[in-house]
Amino acid sequence: MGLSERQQRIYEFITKFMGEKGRPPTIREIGAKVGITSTSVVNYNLNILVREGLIQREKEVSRGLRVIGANAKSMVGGASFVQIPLLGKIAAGHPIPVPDAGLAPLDGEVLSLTRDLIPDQEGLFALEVKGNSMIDALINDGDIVVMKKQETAQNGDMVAVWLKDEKETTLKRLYRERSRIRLQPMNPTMKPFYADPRNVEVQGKVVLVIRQLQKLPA
Amino acid sequence: MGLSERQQRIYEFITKFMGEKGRPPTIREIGAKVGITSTSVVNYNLNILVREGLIQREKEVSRGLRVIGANAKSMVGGASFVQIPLLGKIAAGHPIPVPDAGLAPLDGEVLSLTRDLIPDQEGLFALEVKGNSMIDALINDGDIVVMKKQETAQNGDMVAVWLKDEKETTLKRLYRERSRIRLQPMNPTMKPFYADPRNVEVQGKVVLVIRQLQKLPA
DNA sequence: TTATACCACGAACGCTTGTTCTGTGTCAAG
DNA sequence: CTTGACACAGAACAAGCGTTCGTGGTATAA
Repeated sequence: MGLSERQQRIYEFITKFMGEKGRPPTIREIGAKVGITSTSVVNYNLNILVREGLIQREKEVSRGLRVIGANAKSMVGGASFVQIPLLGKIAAGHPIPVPDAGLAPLDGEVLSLTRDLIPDQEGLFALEVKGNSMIDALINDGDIVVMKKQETAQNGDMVAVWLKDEKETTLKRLYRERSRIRLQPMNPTMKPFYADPRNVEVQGKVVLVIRQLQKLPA
Repeated sequence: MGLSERQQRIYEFITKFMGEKGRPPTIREIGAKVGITSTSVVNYNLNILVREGLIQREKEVSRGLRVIGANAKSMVGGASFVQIPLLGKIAAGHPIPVPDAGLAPLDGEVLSLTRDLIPDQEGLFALEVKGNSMIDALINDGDIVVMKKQETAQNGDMVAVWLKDEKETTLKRLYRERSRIRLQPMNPTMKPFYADPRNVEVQGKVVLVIRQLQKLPA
């Protein structure tokens, strides 16, 4: 990568500014930080970063920069995020809350996650785990599970199923066998559970699990 | 909350726009979307949202909006994010890679996470888990662990320790007892491991665990 | 010595974007 | 009927911001 030191500093400033301020910097803000007094020089260097595939620009739009850095974990662009409603809790003894149509961000808590973690898609919602019943899914009390609303599952999907007879929610990988359903714990040292298909109600598919071990400021 | 329908639509548009474009909308972009032809009316409604504590504004700054919505999981503001270097892998048979001073985002892969998940702080880095050896920490092969670089631990901290005699990395809660160290698995059904303090090298503290069950676009 | 590429810079301009001013309409309360 | 609050609207202006132009310096290769 043939970047000058100045270009590297510009790139680092952009990503840091974005993270702190929630908006991209202007050409003049970049210049002020890296000691370039001419907007033309900043413009020239930004065009180099575009050529190198590190940023994108939109013409004649204020703050029309966007980081797409080749070293980002994905190419989706870390500055974007999705908002996922946090609907409540998931616990063994209850069916999970599933979202109604057309939830707006004002109707309750929302979790913002970068698109590095999860792309935007329909039907996402989040639940907080209550109790130790998901341990066999390697999921702990207090973890957050992000799910996609769907009532069918492909073999191998990690799903939340409601077992009607047992009156219990469980998170396991689901496989259809000849006349029964195998619910396979994520923990490879544990044995599967077999259920009659009529007893199994798929409520959503798990797409992301998050465990925070640090208390956030209230 | 006394918002009109129009104000709610403005607020939803701002958060959605931010998530998609990676920058806040302008007053004219908001007006175009919610059908307000006058910048003065958009301005008036934005001031209501400020009064209600849903957004912040900076004067005479382009795109100087910021969502701080009372329904966000935290008040930090979901539009901001931190960038954490993804240094490599963590596996049982090797000490973990720890960051050198002053890593720049250009020097390798970076994970962007919203500050809803983790506040910005010094010494953060991420590792990808290799193998099933962290199962007792309820951590699976392929999970991402975000750690904070520190060589000391308080009782109860979830830490990565290198056991010198065993030549093994493990993730457990650490407690100092009279003459030994107790390493307690996160899985409450498992027994602790006791170690001589001289055998234990704390390499970092786990602050966040992420499990992606969905493949991201390459 | 000349040509080319890269890097740098100030200035000016055009457009984008936010703020302010003046005016109008509706509704509820007194 | 009057007053005040709220919501709306167009226009103008001020400030912010990106683009372009003309110019200059350095290094390298021919």
